Amino acid sequence: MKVLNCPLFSNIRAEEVKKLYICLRAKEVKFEQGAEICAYDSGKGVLGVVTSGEVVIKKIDPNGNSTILDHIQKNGVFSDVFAFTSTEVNFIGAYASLPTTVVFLDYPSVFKRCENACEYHSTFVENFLKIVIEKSKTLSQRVEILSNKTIREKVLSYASIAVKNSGSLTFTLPMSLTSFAEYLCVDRSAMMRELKKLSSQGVLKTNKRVFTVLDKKYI
Amino acid sequence: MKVLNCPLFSNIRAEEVKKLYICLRAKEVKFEQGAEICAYDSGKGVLGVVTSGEVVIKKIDPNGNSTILDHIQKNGVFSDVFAFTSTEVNFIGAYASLPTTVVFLDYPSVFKRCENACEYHSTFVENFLKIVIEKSKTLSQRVEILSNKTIREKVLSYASIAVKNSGSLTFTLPMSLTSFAEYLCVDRSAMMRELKKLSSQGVLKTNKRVFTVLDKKYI
DNA sequence: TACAAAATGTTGCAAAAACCACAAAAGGTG
DNA sequence: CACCTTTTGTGGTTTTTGCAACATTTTGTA
Repeated sequence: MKVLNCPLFSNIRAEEVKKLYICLRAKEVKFEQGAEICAYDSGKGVLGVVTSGEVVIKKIDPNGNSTILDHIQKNGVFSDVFAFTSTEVNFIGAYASLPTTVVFLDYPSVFKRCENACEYHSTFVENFLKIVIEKSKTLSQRVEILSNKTIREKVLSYASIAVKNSGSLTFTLPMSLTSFAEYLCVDRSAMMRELKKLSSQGVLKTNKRVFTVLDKKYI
Repeated sequence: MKVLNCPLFSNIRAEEVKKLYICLRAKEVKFEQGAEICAYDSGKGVLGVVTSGEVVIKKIDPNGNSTILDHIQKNGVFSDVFAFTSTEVNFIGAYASLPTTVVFLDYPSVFKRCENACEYHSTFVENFLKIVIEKSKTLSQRVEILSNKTIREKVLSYASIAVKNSGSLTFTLPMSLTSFAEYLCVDRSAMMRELKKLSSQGVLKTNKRVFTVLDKKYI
């Protein structure tokens, strides 16, 4: 099993990571593209690290429509412990969107202290905390955006955050417009219509994925 | 300053909590009802523990409309580190909804290790991790609910989770219908109309805050 | 380069939701 | 109890949205 070079193990030397692997009962599993990695409903809690490939978290409703809730890149961490749970209606699961390797860690062991690796274990918990804080910020940002009632407000709310982060009135979407509509939880064509309207009103010009806010007062 | 009896300090004895207070530069501040406690936009990060009273996290838009994003009860923790940030458009801040006492902790110190209290510091970080995980789950649950496009689906999605948690097809809203509409980010009157429709269709009966799902197959 | 697949762009139409205005009921308080 | 405030309940009207269907462009890849 390859020693991980991911934020979860930052500031821990390779030898100590190996000890932690034992402590956390690490198991490496390979998945084909499209394969289901796990359901998000286990009582125990899944904790996975993507060591190659890519993982998407998908919600599947009773009609078979699927929505992508999250993308996890290489060295990213996914877990039903801190995000999303299947319900009676909607199934949520992790899928390999590419040929993917995942290292599974035993979640309960995170909070147990074994005798041999305690020092690094503390660092591990700190790293984990930082990651969950980051996930939490991302989620709360999305709640803020989704809390707007109209597509227009959702787009402008997103733009407001993007402008703040980029420091410029122009920014590029980190995803396709199709995915963007999915992120905003709105119909793509309705969003396109609204983008055109915003453009004609001189509020926000868009060219494919490049967005330019024309006046800060609008956002 | 009263020794805290809150999840952030669980499994830590009173004497050690006092040491941690020093380590984390704890400062106790009292607020009158309605007072602004802090803005959610500081670069450093606010970390507050409610030791008496109640705190609400409010978003205030340019028109002056305010939305309550979160309620923090006694012994609860609030922080802009893991949830919500003000943007150019919307101001977000913490307010005392009752006469309230808050103990502020220095966020950067959470990740620093001082020589005298390290043992308890680890426990503190673990406790903090558990709290952030809990907050994260709450947020992701809300994203799941808000990701539905119609009011009907939002209500049923909420009901699905509530039924799962309560273990019964009947549950009582922990808030007013007015607040519930705000939580779902929909117009209250439109929601009332939809609740009536759900009732007439024999899907979900509601009487004030008491909801009864008539058949599990609907949720 | 040629082909297939994905993404972008556009429109009509029906459905849904927001907005508005108001009435009745419930709850809290002096 | 009387008063005020909040919550609940209702319906009309306008706006917004989702849906479906399609053309065009871009992208990836064999």
